[in-house]
Amino acid sequence: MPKEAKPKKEKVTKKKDPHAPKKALSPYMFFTQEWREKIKDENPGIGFGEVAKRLGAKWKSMTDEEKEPYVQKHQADKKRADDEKEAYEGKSKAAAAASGDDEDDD
DNA sequence: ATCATGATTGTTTCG
DNA sequence: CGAAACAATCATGAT
Repeated sequence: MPKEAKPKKEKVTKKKDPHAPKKALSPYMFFTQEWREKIKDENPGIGFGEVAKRLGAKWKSMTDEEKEPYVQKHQADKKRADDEKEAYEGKSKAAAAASGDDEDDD
């Protein structure tokens, strides 16, 4: 078994949906945004890999309570993503119900 | 309904 | 400008 090829990247949005309803950010994303400054502040002179590791290590070191604020944001973002999806699938439905409307098209 | 996978998200530094 | 480690998430598809 072959090891599944390791996707260097995320694959260029290889999806079958027309408007991928991207989802919400991960708490880690919010966590990094706040910590990235601190990491560099406590680890001045380190490179990319180091900072990433410190963040990950710290993140795991935190408990849900610490992540709480970050998770909260994630939930907020989730709502945002929810809207995307709503528009994404909802739009298709609307188009069908609208019977004859054109949205736009390129 | 539940499992599994895929797709997505943001950060860092450096040439 | 993009690349990879770092972690999470969660929505959809498949069964």
